[in-house]
Amino acid sequence: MSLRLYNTLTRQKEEFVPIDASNVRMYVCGPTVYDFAHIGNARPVIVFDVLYRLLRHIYGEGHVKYVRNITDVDDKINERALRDFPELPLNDAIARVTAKTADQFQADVKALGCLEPTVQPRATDNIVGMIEMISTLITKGHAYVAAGEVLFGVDSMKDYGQLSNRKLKDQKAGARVAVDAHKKNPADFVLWKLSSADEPGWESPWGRGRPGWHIECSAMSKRYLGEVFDIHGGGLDLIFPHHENEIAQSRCVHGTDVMANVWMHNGFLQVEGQKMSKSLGNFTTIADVLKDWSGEVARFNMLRTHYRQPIDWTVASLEESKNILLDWRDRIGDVMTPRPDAEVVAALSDDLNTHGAITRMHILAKNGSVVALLGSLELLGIGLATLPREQNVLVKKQVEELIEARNQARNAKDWKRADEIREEIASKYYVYLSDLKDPATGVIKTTWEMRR
RNA sequence: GGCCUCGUGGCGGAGUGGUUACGCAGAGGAUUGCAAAUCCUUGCAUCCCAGUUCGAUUCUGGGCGAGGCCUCCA
Repeated sequence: MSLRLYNTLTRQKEEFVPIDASNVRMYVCGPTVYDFAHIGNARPVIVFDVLYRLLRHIYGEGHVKYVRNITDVDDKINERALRDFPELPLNDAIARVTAKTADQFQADVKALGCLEPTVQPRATDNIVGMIEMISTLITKGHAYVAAGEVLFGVDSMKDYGQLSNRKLKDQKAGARVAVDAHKKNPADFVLWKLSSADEPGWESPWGRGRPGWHIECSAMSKRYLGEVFDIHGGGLDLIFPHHENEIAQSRCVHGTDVMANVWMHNGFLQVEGQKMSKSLGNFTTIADVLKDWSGEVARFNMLRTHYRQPIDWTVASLEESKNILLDWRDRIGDVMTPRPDAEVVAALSDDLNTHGAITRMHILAKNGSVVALLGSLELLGIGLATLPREQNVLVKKQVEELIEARNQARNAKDWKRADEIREEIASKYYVYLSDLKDPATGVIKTTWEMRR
């Protein structure tokens, strides 16, 4: 069976052929840790986690290397540090911001059912590698020093723009590129910039400074995955300029034709039909979502839409996702040896068609193929463990006492009293009841479940 | 201005050159003290115009429309 992936570089689905099937290598751009991750940030994390799981399924668990970086040097981090911890020295304040944000991120994505990547390098641990790369770029004539910055000269690369299919002269037509007198070409971008005494900085041949955004990923992917690797992923918005510039840096340093063979980009997310923004007040963090919904529901909800499509994140769809999972859980019961369904694997192998996989899983559920259904859920990284099931002992005892009281009232045909108790249970414990008649004996049994 | 996606039922959302999945919601029924849940049945769609074809929702071209990127951004 073959794996086919849509490659942004060629704008088409292609058969995936790893460079080394015993060491499949993937790099995904991770968070810049200046603020809590929002639900849009969760999308690539979940999508590429599914791909990671699929690759492990196909090539073997020990034969896939997944690197997701943490960007912990950035001017936005500095701003946030000054705002939140004005009393601390800047470096300490920065450490606070990045530690707090990175910890929250790890907790968030774990709750969303994501496996830990093989390596999660931090930019600040890789400054030396970046400086080496920048030196090489200068030596090879791809970069120059001007006005306290080291800049990559895009004119030094004949096919700059291959990923975004962008011609440099087209962009000038938009007249939106800031004109900086010190740049040879307005599209030239920063590799290194000098820091003032109160900004974070590292010693370098060009003075004490800090790296530009793009060079981090070039340095970290080289260190852990080599000069050319299999898959590079991230959000759609990273195609330009971030990935374009990563490609320029890495290829020019290494003298290679490509940086990664396959470039994959997930689509954006909207909230209730609107673009997510702080001004609209619909800026939803992962932690906000996890307050109201289990990680499984959130993850499943994300995977119901194909990763390249825009997704509309709504309460209605979360509700639907929850209902589907609860239904499946009830059908599954206890299965000891789950195995993924072959058609589900086939759907995922077609450019990560998670929606097709879920469609197939509906059929499995209907047919009672619980072994395949549970196995498929596991392949998608969706456990059913934290969905509401048994409640704590005290609540359980109280609810069951009330149910007993209600059933006594019902036996006495005191419907008013019975309905009052049902109301009480619903409002107090947030529980709904089902009266089910046993078809064999005709005895009515009352079951209950938490509502969420 | 340039680049890139996408237009399928009330909603979400697949696939296919030849009766248009699936889910939710809706309708009807079974069941129920009434509900809920469950089960069964069921109605509803391929943006427009050309072209290719015996036949297009699917392929090609044009149009109209929506969204994204071109500046930090998943």
